[in-house]
Amino acid sequence: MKISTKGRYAVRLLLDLALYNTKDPIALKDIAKRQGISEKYLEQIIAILNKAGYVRSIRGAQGGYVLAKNPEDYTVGGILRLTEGDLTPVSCVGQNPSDCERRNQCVTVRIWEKLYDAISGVIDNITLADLVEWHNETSDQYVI
Amino acid sequence: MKISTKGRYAVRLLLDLALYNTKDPIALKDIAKRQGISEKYLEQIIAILNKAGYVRSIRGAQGGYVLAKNPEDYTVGGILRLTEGDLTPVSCVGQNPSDCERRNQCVTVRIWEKLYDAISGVIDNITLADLVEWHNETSDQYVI
DNA sequence: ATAAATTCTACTTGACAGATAGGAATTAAG
DNA sequence: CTTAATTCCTATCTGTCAAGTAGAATTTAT
Repeated sequence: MKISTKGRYAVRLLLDLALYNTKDPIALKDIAKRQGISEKYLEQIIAILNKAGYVRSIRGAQGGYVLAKNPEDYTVGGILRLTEGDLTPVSCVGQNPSDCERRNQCVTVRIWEKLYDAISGVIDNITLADLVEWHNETSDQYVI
Repeated sequence: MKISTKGRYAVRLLLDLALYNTKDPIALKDIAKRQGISEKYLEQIIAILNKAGYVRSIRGAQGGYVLAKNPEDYTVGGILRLTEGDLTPVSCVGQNPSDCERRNQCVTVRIWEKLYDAISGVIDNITLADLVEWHNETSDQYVI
């Protein structure tokens, strides 16, 4: 029942882009350094974000990445679903429920449905813009 | 971000006990058969519940298990925390947060705190008695 | 005594998280 | 036009853990 580093790093990566983005692309090396995350590992994560159109890449020297959309257009839920896969607590709920022959008889499904709704309710209602705002509130003295 | 079979089976096991309990102990073999779960695997799970005082065991022939408390005294959260370990989505939140040197600077913690609150809000407010009730509502025609 | 049950401990298997590694392709700058 | 900086691609590694299997010891009702 844990969010993996992949998803968490993806959120921090995009937040870093949102905070440090001017108009020039940002090299992954710099993000890795600021966030204290292996650059090689971040490569794989940002590849996912790139393919999904979450970031735009500029290749070659002085290249890097920029956000493809406005911060308020990224939900945490979207980022996590992309990197973690679906976020249902069990595989028999959600929009692609795996079929289980006990489905009809099984009362516990209701638990997982309520749980999934609660989870979605949180992560689908926090955007990168919120994170930026939270950051600005709390950290004159800190960088992320 | 999945609940493992251990936790899910524990819930079904206790629900089975709540539904089929009269005053006589129920053999694990019967639960395993009804639930379609390996008896050997259930052994290990019920051992946890037994040690925690969730069930009472009667050894020997005609032995088995009975619930130690009333169904309304078991929360799903309690069962899951016991079998799954803590249910925080990341290790840096909850009552035993692992210390992270980025803790003060890290805005994403707020996401995970909100998420954990939402998760707890659901699972700590569903009891075995609720599951029994849901079961009785929906299944004249079905067994669990 | 026997059979039915719980209890205990060890082992197996496969999958996956969390990286690391190396080189190919692209491009700005000198 | 060469160099250095960067993204892109694919393969490999390592440890951990979920999910179960296995076998034998212990307890107890009949």
